[in-house]
Amino acid sequence: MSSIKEIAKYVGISPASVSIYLNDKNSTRVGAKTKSLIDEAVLALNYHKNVFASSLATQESRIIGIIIPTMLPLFQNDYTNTLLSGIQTRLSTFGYSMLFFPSSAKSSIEIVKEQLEKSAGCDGYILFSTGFCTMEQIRKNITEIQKTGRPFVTLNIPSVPERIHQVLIEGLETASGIPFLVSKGHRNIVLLLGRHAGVHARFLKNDYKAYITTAGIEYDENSIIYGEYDAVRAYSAVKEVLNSKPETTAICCMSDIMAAAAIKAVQESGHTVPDDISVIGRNNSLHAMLATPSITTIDLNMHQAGLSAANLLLDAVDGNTAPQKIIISGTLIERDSVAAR
Amino acid sequence: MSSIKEIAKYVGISPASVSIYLNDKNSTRVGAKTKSLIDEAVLALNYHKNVFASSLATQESRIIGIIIPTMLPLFQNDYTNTLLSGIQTRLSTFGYSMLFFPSSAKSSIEIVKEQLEKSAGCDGYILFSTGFCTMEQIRKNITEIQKTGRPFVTLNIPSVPERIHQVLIEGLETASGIPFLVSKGHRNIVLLLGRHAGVHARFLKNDYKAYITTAGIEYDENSIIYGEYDAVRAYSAVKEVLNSKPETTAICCMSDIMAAAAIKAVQESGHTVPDDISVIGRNNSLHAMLATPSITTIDLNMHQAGLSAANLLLDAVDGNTAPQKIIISGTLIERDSVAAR
DNA sequence: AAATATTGATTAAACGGTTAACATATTTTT
DNA sequence: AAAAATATGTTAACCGTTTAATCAATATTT
Repeated sequence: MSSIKEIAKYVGISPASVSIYLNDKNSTRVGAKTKSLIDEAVLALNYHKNVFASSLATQESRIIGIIIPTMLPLFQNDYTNTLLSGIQTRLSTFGYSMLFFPSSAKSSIEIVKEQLEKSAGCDGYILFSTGFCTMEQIRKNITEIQKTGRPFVTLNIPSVPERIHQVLIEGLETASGIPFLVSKGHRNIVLLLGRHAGVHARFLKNDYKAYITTAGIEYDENSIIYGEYDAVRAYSAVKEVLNSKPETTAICCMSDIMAAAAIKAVQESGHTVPDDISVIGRNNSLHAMLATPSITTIDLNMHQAGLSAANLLLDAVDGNTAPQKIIISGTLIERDSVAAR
Repeated sequence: MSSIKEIAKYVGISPASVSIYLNDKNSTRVGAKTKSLIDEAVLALNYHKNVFASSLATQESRIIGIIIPTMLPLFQNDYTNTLLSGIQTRLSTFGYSMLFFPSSAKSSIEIVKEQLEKSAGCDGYILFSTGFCTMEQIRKNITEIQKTGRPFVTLNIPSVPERIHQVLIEGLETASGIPFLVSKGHRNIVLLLGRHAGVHARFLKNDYKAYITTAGIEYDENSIIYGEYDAVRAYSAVKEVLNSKPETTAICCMSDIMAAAAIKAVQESGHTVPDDISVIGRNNSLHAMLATPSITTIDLNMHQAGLSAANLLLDAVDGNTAPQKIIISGTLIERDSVAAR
């Protein structure tokens, strides 16, 4: 791999001139003849700029670090992928690269620390939440990332106290399928959550309770079941609850995948969706569209959230320091998996 | 952000000692007392190593560049995500980061060029194929990447002539659902392809033709339809073919998403799957498992392919230069969407 | 013809971290 | 007690690129 020095030697000029030309092809500080000689040399010597050296010199890398404090494999989760897709779309149009870090750690804070260890030099960060963390862990993560002194945006981390750039997906803390099902006349509604622990789970449980009780329905702890955002586990959880609570008329699922699994479970228990049991999903993923019957779901607008996060960060990188909080709200997509009672 | 120099000044020693200790906590070249002083300073000054400076000095970045020559948004495609997940899993356990580059270009070669422009300094690359490219474009891409002089692995790029590291997903060039359907007694089989153009499409069409004719079935060009790997388009393509070729008894789909869409189309045309029409998918994604009926599909083992690609590259980065070709083969997953005739 | 601009280059010092080579003090060995 | 080994540091060059500060030659203005 050739360097600027070699180009300079090849052409017979100083490295400075090469750098100047390469960074601004219209520069008046390099003569026309020299310019074409440099072009020639670049081709002849296969020159590619070393971004790291360049970043070091300019103190700007045009690289954004993506911090996802999870030990699960990446790119396997519908939510995360949609978010990432939005982020990438926006970053890409502004010429920014995305860097994903490795981590061998087992706890959320450790992961963030490890990832930041390898990251100083990025122009900014996007910090993902993961359903696993406790509020305290999240707060520690944020302090950790603040220490870098670089701009960052938290994505989908509820009730961050500090005044920082953040994008919130309103629907994530909200079991908004519940009031919809209530409005359709349902009174025996099972809530199919993802994780047991973590901030999101707590929010959702509270939310469910509030909705249920204001509707004058008795709250039953056993109406909350868990599917770990996994099709197989959701399937068996639903099968179980169908036995233990046969009065159930609706299932409110925290992901479309779990909703699709729920439908399978309902059907294979000899009932039909939506006539016997209604099912509502979340995320408006392809799964919701393709299921039979197609699934009524809540579009969290995660792609938009990703775009907004990238926008916010890019602003912050440009020096706009006033902390902003962007709230993305969900929209109900009515399809065929919910019937009125 | 503090530097090694500041740490050194804080402790009252030379930057070299700090660097030596930070890179090897057990180094005998730094005294125990000094070690703890450095630790203290690191915390006090919020030191984070600048990877770029470090990469520059060591000529090793522990960053792998991921080159995906597509203008579509990333992280939206089942295949690509599974592959990426495999790659990330392996790279992460060996402490490597993944870098995704932006691109504004419109052609595959331009994209690769642009991305490499921003990438020199990576320890290696993984070059994805995308169904869009022609063989010539692919070859140009490879020359382009070879010019960097860094190790690289091509992923899922069929018949690469050069002797380079490569991982091939056998099933991708093969319409292996066809012989299976034939063996089940089907003779009027529609092939639902993704893209019209590109290498893969050509391979698949040939493959289909070969299977069909050796089975003694007359080849009909109209039996090949296109769904662009998109649920909506696949749905309408299937609806159409059900009209134009009512004798159809089976549909061989090149993705599970298209298979799920096909099932919808079949059902909404008043037929049942698999009794009237059999459907086979590809990729063994969640869609195949969750559809009703669940979809018989071909698992391409893409995750394994990702792992292998990462392995290969890591070997190459370590100086193992003998080019290897790894072939990942598919496995049939029988479920409920195919019936015998 | 002197003063002023313009053009096309160069020099040298960063950026932050690494590392081979060298230096000094302290222990251990003989 | 001298020689050898060990422990603990330091110096200084280098990685590849950028950029403020200069400089020299040529062109333009007055």
